[in-house]
Amino acid sequence: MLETLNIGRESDGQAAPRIDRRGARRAATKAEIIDAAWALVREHGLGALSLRDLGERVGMRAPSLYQYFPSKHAIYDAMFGQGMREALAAVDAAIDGLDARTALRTQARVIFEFATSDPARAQLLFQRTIPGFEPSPESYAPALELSERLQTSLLAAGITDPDAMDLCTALVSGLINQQLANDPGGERWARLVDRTVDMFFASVAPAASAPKKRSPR
Amino acid sequence: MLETLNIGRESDGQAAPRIDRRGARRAATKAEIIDAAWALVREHGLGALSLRDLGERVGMRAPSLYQYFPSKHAIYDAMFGQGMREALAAVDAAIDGLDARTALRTQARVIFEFATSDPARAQLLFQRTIPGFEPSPESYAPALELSERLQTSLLAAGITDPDAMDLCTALVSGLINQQLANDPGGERWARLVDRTVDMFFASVAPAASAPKKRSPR
DNA sequence: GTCTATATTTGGATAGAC
DNA sequence: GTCTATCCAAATATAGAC
Repeated sequence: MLETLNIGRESDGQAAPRIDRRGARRAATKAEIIDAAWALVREHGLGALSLRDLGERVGMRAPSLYQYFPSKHAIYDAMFGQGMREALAAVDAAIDGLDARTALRTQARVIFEFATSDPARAQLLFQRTIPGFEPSPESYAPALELSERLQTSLLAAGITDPDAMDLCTALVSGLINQQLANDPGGERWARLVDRTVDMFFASVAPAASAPKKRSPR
Repeated sequence: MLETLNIGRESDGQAAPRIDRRGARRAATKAEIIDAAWALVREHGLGALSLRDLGERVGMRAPSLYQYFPSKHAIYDAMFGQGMREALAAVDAAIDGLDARTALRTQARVIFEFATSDPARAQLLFQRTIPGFEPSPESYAPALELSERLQTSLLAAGITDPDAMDLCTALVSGLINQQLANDPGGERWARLVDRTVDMFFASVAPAASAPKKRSPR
């Protein structure tokens, strides 16, 4: 499972290496380091990650980590990229084959669940809380793809309002925020996701939002 | 202006002192320190506040600050309390005399403007980003009062849905978040505040939300 | 490839002189 | 009430041995 993660991407921007065991081993170690980093930030908070602790967790000293990542920010960046790819994968897996409107609702649910199930991850991916850090273009790419999924679903649902997308992200982001800030691990805002989506549909595409009504045209 | 801030509150929980110039002077210095702290966090970020910088800003050495605040967290706490009191004051000043529905809309606008106009302050007041810090009950009190204002306005508007308040805070919080995270200083989500409030009214109290309609009962 | 040792910086906080 | 001096701790990062 480890070696499936980054095969072929192990180059840090250089030319792709041949298929050598050396590179595979190295990639596996990097993945192990990132996994340990996730465990630590879940345990002690995102900002509390230290190279000492991280090294200890993977059975090496802090300086040895520099063989795998050139800086602490590079570790955050790898975590960011992995997290965003996971979010994208979760959305893609969930909306496959659904009609446009159901796909939108599902995206809201999936992103909400994804974000609230791991506060530290949500903090890294969706807030700007680490002083000098901003994701590299490569790590940010899946975030852009995520936006595209939303835009695509909106269009497929016949929603052409240019503000619909901003409105939609604000709604989901607000539910996530309140849940994390005021009721972490609870259900207080989770219960309101579907209702909020209904509200969104009613506002942005009122014609098709009331299934009981008989005024299709 | 400085000495109007905290007169009578200078006791750190002890019995109230007589009206002495000593206490007034001390309170003024504390206020000056807090003002300088705000300037620093606006400049370098909330987490980048250091006692060295702060001391330099007010013309004293870092250790001297301990004559006024027992710890760095106590400084954050004073900032938190001041910020929340300001938010409450801004809301109270804005909704005075308004009808319930207009008061709700105004609260959303005012809080949005208050939060987005100072990102560092918003981070302190509305996110949990500083590792060990959480506000003292005294500093948190105005935040509770702010919630009461919202609840009062909702009831006055005839909105008895128990989820309305959570929904409302999520909406405003989402708009604020997206504005701060993706378009700081811009208007992209600011433009959507009124529309979002309309959407909220339509969802939570549909009867009175469409002024054109003629079905008051 | 991992280690020890260390450089460097930075920060919060305390002790005691003045 | 402010200062100097210092402590203590922690963190990132580098150099060079093995």
